[in-house]
Amino acid sequence: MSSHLLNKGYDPKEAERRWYAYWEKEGLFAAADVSDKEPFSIVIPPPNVTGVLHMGHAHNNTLQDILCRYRRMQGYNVLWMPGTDHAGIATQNVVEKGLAEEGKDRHSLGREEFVKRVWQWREEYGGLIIKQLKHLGASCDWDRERFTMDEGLSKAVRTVFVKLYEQGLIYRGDYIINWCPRCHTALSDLEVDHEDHNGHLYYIRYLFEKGEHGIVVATTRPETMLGDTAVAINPNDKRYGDLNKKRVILPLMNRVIPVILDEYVDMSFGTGALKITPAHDPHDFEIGRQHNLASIKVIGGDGRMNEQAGRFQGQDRFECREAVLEALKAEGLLEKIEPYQHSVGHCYRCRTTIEPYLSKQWFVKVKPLAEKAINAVKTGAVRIIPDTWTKTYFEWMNNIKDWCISRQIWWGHRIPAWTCEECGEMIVAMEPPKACPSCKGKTLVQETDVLDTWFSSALWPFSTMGWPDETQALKTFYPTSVLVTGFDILFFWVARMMMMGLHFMNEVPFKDVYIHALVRDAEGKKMSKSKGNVIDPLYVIDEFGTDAFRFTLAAFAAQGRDIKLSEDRIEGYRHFINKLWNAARFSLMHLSDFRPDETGRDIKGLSLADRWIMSRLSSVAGTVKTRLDEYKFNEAANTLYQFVWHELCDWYLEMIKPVLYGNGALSEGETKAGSSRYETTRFILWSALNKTLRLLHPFIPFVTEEIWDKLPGTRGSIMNAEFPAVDKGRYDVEAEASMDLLMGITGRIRNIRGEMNVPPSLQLEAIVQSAESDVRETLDEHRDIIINLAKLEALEITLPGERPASCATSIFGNSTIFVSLKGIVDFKAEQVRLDKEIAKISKELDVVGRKLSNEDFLAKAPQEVVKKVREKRERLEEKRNKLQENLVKIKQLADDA
RNA sequence: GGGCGGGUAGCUCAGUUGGGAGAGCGCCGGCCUUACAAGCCGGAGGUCACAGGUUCAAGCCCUGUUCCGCCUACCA
Repeated sequence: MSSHLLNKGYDPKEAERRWYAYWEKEGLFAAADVSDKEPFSIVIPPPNVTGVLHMGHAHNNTLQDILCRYRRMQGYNVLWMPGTDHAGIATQNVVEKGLAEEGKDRHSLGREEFVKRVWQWREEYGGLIIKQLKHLGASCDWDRERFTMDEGLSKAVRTVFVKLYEQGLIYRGDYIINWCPRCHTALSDLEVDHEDHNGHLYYIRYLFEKGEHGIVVATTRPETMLGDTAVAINPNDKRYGDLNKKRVILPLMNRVIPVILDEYVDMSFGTGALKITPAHDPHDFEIGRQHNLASIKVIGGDGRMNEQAGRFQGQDRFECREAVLEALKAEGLLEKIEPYQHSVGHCYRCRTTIEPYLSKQWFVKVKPLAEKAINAVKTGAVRIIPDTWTKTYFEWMNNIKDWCISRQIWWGHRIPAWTCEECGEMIVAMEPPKACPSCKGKTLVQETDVLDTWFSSALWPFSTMGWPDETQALKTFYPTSVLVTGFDILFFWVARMMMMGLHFMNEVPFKDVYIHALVRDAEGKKMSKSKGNVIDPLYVIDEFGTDAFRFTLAAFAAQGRDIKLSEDRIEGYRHFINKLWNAARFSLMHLSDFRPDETGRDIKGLSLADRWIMSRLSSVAGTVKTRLDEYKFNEAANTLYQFVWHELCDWYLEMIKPVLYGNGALSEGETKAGSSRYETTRFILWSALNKTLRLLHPFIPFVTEEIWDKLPGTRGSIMNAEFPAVDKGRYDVEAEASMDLLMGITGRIRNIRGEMNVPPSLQLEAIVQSAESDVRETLDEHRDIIINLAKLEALEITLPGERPASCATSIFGNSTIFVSLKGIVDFKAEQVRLDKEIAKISKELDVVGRKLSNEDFLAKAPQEVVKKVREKRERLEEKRNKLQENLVKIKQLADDA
């Protein structure tokens, strides 16, 4: 077997390994900092360094890879910047878990040693997801791979922090933040997942300091009462009379606390009296501030009651809730308990219930930054696609709150702030200060907190390109062309990159944001380990091949609709890869000794099939380009699927078989080899396959490269080949119209065969009658095609005339088709078939008739439309009449028989 | 509470400015036709969630209803 021939089956595994290694070795993914070519750049949404490839990554990166390969083939200087994210809490959790197995914890190791361990872990396992992305075919410029904890990126982080601090956009202070008692750190508002919880509303009586009764408050969290410093009433609430200056005794603690008046209190909720715990509730904190109340923390950072909780000290907060309720009951102060549904915050990393917690943290003042980011979208400097997300974006940005950026963990960018032990001065600087600028003191203690991981990823589009240095990469590739990401990190990441990019680069970080949907399981449920419904991309790749997988993801990537994935669906697209492979295998059988450069110079006399496939290809190339430019990956993929399977394979390859096999279609006395017809056909076949491969490459890189490699006349990787542009010169309206006719007539004959159960081995005679001379001419000229594809013995083309005997009938356009069923005709079956057909037409005629008898329609609809409908009625009527005639004849024949 | 998306064939979904309801899979029937049975040929199957409205004309535009999903929110 020649090296040009393909094996019977395609072996994805072997080919994928081989070609990926080749691409890497040849440096085909490399971007040029300096180039004449137009730049196209994407920064990868950096996966967590702890991550393993899941469906979300696979989908996200497939789309990016399609864009990158597409642009590369269009001649752009493409940079796809890869890297990973240090994922502070997640990574720390992973390493801590490892330590726990050794019976150690990070505190026994100490900070420095612990961080060292994390780096070790990263060296060992951190590259995993990068390897997995390579299995996916990702064409990232791996030489530029970045990590958010790299020296360069760390410098960018420090620079940004210092500048924002100096600009007054970073501040430090005591506020209520979201605290995860398990991770032992503050979290931003975004990092809290709210879930509805079936809890209770507890009514507790606080007795007056003097006198009876007291006030009943309602709360969902009785344990926080231990830290209450007031009870608040709405000043307009007449029920409570004059409470001014009254005080109540806090039960269990026997602390006397004031009753205060505040309009915040909702009179209609509960009893209209609100207990105030400034240290454990954000609103209470606000009210406490306005009324100068003390804040008493009763829950510690570990989620246990502290020394302020009196006899409850040491209890877990939920344990304490029960204990408090018991104690209240014992004192007769628990008035009632009502079931109550409310939402409870959970840590997005470990699901632990969040504790609103008063502590000293660092914040970014985001309002001023957000304004610019809002504007960028308003002015169109950044396009969000699909547009429906724009509204969500504005909604969030307009209501944005300050961003808590400090985390009480060890793995991350340590905040570059130092406190002078001697005078208390705070120093924020790029490098550790030698001495206190205020008192010259030498004892400077660095802030122990690290920054939110998203703080560093917010800088990703420019930090990865070398900022704060003015690098050539930044000059060439910033702003990036497009960001491809899921909506789940629109706020976490996209919005913050916009703010930081605009603030520090004075330019948007990307021109387009393409927001893709989520990959779900076959039932539409979110894939999650706990549900056990995850499909592992690596398993899929192993089972079906990367190309089948990628094509599936692309084909289902309709904008704004989640992808429901199942193995069945991927298997379906594996069939497509197989189809392409076999079409190529067939083609190469006939092209092994073909020299396109020699033949290409003087091809002439294209056949109808040739003209048609080239016309279709040009049209397909146009559609694919348009759809990709609009990020309509599914439409691009489906266009190609349809073309390859149903045009290239079903019709074109079938039509040229006689030429390739030398079974006729040649002039009298001509032999196959060397005939111009044969060579021209081979050239067009070669050309069609060549173009098709290039159109498909961005979607299915491996199999296209493998076939490309075997295709004569190709040099080098298909990655460097040109993406086919629309070739207007190839548009051939006439050829397409002729083919529509031929395909239609063939279809009608096949339909008769199928309906009448005529086996393919039985060749039939057919007659087509048409009153139109150009139709007859076309059919006459290309009768071979119909004979071949409808498996006929002979085809006669005539003017309308006598109806031949013993025939089944069908209509296409103005043509009547008679298929001779001499000896096998089943009159009954034919009657049924015709009845069915006529019924269908009658139904359509009803609709059309109603329209045309409507005077308003005739008067008000555009003339064009009216004309169209009239023509349609004529066509349908003609068709029905003809079929009816035939039905009558068939009935006669049936009666005679 | 607010916002968004969706309801089209048995399943998963397309349907661009309103003007002839589509695909893939599945199903039924016929074929081992020399690229492919992971295939070829043919076929059946839909009151476009429901109710109104605008229009000569609505899957598409408007209003309401309903069901599903998601995001978001401080009523203790």
